[in-house]
Amino acid sequence: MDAFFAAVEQASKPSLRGKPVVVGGLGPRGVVATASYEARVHGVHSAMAMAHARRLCPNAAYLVPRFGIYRQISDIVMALLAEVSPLIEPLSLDEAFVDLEAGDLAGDPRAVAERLRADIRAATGLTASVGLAGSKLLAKIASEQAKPDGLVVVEPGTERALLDPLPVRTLWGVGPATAEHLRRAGILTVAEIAQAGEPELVRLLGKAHGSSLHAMAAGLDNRPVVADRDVKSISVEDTFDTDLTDRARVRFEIDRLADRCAQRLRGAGRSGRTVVVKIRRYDFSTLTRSETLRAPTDDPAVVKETARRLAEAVDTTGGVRLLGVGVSGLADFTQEDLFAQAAQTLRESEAGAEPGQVTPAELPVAPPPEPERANRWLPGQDVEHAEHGAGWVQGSGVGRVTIRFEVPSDSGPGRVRTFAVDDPALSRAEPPALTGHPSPAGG
DNA sequence: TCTGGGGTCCTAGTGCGT
DNA sequence: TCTGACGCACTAGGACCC
Repeated sequence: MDAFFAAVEQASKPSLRGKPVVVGGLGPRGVVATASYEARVHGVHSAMAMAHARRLCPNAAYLVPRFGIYRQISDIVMALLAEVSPLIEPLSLDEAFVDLEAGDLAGDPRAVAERLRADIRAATGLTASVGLAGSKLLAKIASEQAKPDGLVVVEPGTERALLDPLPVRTLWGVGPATAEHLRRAGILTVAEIAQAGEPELVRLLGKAHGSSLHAMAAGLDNRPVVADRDVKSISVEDTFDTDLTDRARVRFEIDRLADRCAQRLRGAGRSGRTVVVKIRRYDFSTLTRSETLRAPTDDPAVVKETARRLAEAVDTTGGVRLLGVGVSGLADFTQEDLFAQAAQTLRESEAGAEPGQVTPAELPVAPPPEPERANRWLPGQDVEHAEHGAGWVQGSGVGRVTIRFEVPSDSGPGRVRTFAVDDPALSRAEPPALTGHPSPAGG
């Protein structure tokens, strides 16, 4: 899908069609998740700091992501892909590999792809781009070249001609660090990777990375399309608007994250053996600490206690900007966690408490003062007004919130009204359906 | 400019049992 | 009983992806 989050916002909000739209975290440490093509013209791109994006493109609409509706639309698109082939490998909400050979569709693959693009547009109002090739590597590169709203086919025999002149960063697995390694060795293009030879790449990058990169540069990629990839870990993390320096607050946040993580584990019907705590300090240095339990668990108390213990062993005196809690080593079942319980009993007796008695470490930590919530209403959020109907939050501040009343089916921008933030007639709402609406900006 | 959130994979070091 | 080799599990960090 082309500029997916931003395209959904433009399709949902007629007043934003053809205008620069940036979706991402709106806090002081937010980054851009997706920028519309109108915003990209100004140099705004994914993963850029929001503050930087605002300087480059001050007139764009800055919105929080609405994952609920993105997921709904993603489900519609994935269902259309499933009509083409039973073998689909989703990469994210807006991207998937489809193995056409696994399907029984008659006809030219190019025609299949064009029909699929038309079906996606009819069903969602959004544009999709397709890369058609004999391997995942080439299909991915072709789909990038096809954006926005296009189709690129890599004909057999033309693979090297396509790959050779491309910069090394085009290849899957080459990020800033690997690109810098290669640059120091005088390797800038895919052709130069192929020419360097496998032994040289293994020497530069290690065995696994060097070998796979050399094969890819030669156009050799026989990775299969794999449906239903198994999840290997579940984690949650939060970056704080200002660094945490108070240990009690750190503990409180670790508890909160451990709870969220355990809820997600349970929601997925999984349990795991290894609890991981991630701590990013004031200077952006990142530490992880992990502990492997004797049996898988999805018990919030066990995850919380382990995470707390791991976090407390780390020096956080300089300040903490991010905390995370994760569980890996996942199993499909939950065992009675007898070992953890036994360990808990032992700790209690060592602390001089009767088993079952609450220890100091278990005492509920008083929540620290809530950081001031700048907005009860977040830009982009869906709302319903008792009198004016459905709309979305355009902005808020100094006790006021500005709503634009429009729905996806409107042909032009809706009217704008401002209310008190606590106006009882105003409430949050579900996103209105998008289905079949003509797309705005071509992605 | 100053760097999110949720993941995967790889590598290297270490401890432990055989 | 000691020692080295080996394989495995675990831990931590880094790089990468969307």
